[in-house]
Amino acid sequence: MSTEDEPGSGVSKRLGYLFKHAAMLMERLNAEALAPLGIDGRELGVLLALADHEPGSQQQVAHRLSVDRTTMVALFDALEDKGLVTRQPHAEDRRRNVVELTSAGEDTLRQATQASDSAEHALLATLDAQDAQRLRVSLQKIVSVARPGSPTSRLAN
Amino acid sequence: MSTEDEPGSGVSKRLGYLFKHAAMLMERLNAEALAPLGIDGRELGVLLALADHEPGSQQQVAHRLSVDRTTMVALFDALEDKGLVTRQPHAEDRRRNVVELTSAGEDTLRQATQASDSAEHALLATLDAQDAQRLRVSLQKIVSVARPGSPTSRLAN
DNA sequence: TATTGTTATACTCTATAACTATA
DNA sequence: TATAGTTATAGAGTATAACAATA
Repeated sequence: MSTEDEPGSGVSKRLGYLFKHAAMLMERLNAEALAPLGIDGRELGVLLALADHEPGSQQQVAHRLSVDRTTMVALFDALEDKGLVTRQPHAEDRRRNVVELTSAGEDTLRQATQASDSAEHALLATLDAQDAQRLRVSLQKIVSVARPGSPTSRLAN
Repeated sequence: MSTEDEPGSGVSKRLGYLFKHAAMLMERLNAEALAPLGIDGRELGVLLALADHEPGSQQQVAHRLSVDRTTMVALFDALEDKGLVTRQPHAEDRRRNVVELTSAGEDTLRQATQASDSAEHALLATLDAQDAQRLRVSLQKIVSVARPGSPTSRLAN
């Protein structure tokens, strides 16, 4: 019942195929690792984006994640319902919401980061430490090149 | 207007983020490279899956690509409309369709493979040849580990 | 008039269930 | 009874347009 091995020039050697499937596998491992904490990989991304910067508006966070602002709303709704973030009107510009991690959010973030680290380690289990590090560096080069100024627009995190 | 650089432990260092964005970038480059040929990266994957094996049923191809058989139908519909593949009832089991590349399909496949090779080269432009090769090998290890027997199920190619 | 957050809507992609024709 | 292909339908996920409040 297993997928047959592909010969020399098969689909499974295409970068599109490889990146997509690697992303799928990582998503699944993250989901499993984070499920006990009540969040998914996408929400961990939001928590990280909040923790890495000074408190900002929803749009700032959305931009960091290359997520549409309308998509951000539901994401924050869920995190707010879980008590992991707070939304407060900005003092000087009351159109904006200042989004911050709650202490519960910070706590969840710590645990979630550890859980996700384990998931990443599991995904790279077949690589030695050096190759794993090389993979990370190469991926960062590939992804960061396209970022400056370019509206990656769809999907994200 | 560019996305700010993330500090040390940011979202942009997470494998989930990196794989997803790398897949998105590859998809976009493939789409641009293949557009003149009238197909997309997904359809190139189908053509490759057909070329790599003896003529088989739709389900066999679907399985190779980890695509649902109901999803496969529309995919083949499109390729058949473009004259790139043919569907013929199997001689011995008339429930099955034998799917094959037409000569136009083979021709398109050749051109599309070249175009996609260029797109892949562009994506890896920031890496030297050795790192590019290491990346490919590592990705294949990661993805192939999960394949045998495991129903990767959703998404695919 | 422009912008932030929000809502409503539509569109894409995929999976689930049900139907047909074969076996 | 089971299977290959098909169709219809529903469910995520996302983007587009429109609206309210504020600047």
